[in-house]
Amino acid sequence: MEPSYEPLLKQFRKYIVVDNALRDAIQSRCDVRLFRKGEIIHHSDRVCVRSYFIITGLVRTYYVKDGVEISEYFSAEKEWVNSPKSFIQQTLDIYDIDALEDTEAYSIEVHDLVYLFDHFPLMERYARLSMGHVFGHLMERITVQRFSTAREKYEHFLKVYHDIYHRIPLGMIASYLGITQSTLSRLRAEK
Amino acid sequence: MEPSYEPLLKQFRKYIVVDNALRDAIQSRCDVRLFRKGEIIHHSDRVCVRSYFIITGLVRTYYVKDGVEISEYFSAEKEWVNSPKSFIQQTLDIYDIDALEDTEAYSIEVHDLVYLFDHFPLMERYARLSMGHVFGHLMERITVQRFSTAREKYEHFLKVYHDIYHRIPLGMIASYLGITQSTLSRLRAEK
DNA sequence: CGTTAGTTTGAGAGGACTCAAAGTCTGTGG
DNA sequence: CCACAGACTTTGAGTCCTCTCAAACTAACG
Repeated sequence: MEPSYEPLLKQFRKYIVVDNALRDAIQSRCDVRLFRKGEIIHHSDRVCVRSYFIITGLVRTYYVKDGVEISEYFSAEKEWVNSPKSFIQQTLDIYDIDALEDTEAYSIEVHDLVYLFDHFPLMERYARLSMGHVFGHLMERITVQRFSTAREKYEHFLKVYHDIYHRIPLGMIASYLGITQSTLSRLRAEK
Repeated sequence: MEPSYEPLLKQFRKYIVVDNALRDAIQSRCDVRLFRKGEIIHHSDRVCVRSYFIITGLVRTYYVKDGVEISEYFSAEKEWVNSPKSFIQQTLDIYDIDALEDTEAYSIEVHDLVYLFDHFPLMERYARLSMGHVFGHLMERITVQRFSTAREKYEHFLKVYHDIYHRIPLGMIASYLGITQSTLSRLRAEK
């Protein structure tokens, strides 16, 4: 049976008008994939050739430093995931991506995306505008990292990941925030 | 006399092919502006309607928090400057921009840029690709802020701003890094 | 050459770290 | 359905980096 592409089209419609031709082009180039909790979605030893748009589930982008996993960020429903630099520049990068929960996602290959960019200028616009959005988040995160105490960083995390923070293990949150597990645990304990 | 638009066109050509029509469109919509050292280029009480591409000079984007100026980043030759969120979303944002040196820059209005986006799909591509580039820098900065000591942050700054660090006052570097002036001064003193 | 902006230096306080060990949860196999 | 291994979280004690508050010093500009 045909999967519904509504969640994905809705995402595009946040920024651009999707006509029938574009809709068909998108639908014919995406498919749906399932990942089990704990499954690796992308491994850093490969160039990232797929981008995923999450329908349901929770995913984590991380890298390994001195044998320790460092969480870079988390992605849930209605968000794109890939290894950004690897996907955009088609080079290797340090990031791995795994599923923190069973996850269902649309999947599109980079060469299909390029096709869409080449034939539908609006897709360039979509990419530009949605990137602008992410931009704001990154700048805000930089500010928080620069000037906040561990507690404030944690509180900011709770706000940004309001809908999903309770689904993420403490240790991963700690490395995301750049503080130790001990500190985060103590933070939660007091008050 | 006609100013030369070569530095600007060269920037576009890093990512896209600029044909004559596009070149003419760009040239007819840009003009050159001069700012004196200390001059305010953009003030946060206005929506940012211009983007500048620096030919020569040095500029700083900052905001005021509790009466203190916090440097967000610095921009020099061959870089775009604007108040990003304000410019993209045409809303107010917290950032001011001033000139740390006499600065010469091309200037383009947002509505002219929109015209270019509407009539030259390649311009969308340029914007998308060059934003992707900035992306990498932001992610790297987040990592440095999360896991580095004051010294490492400073050393990273020296690398990123290799060509211009010596033109920026210590206090501004400190707030850019999220450390105190005292700490940065001591850092420089020892070794 | 005075005034202001910018930088250096000192002493003391505190937040977050490290290293370590104990305690709790989760899920898989018997 | 229970038991146990491995993963995850909590807690303790001691240390150190960076901050705060303050004052002295230096450089830049009109």
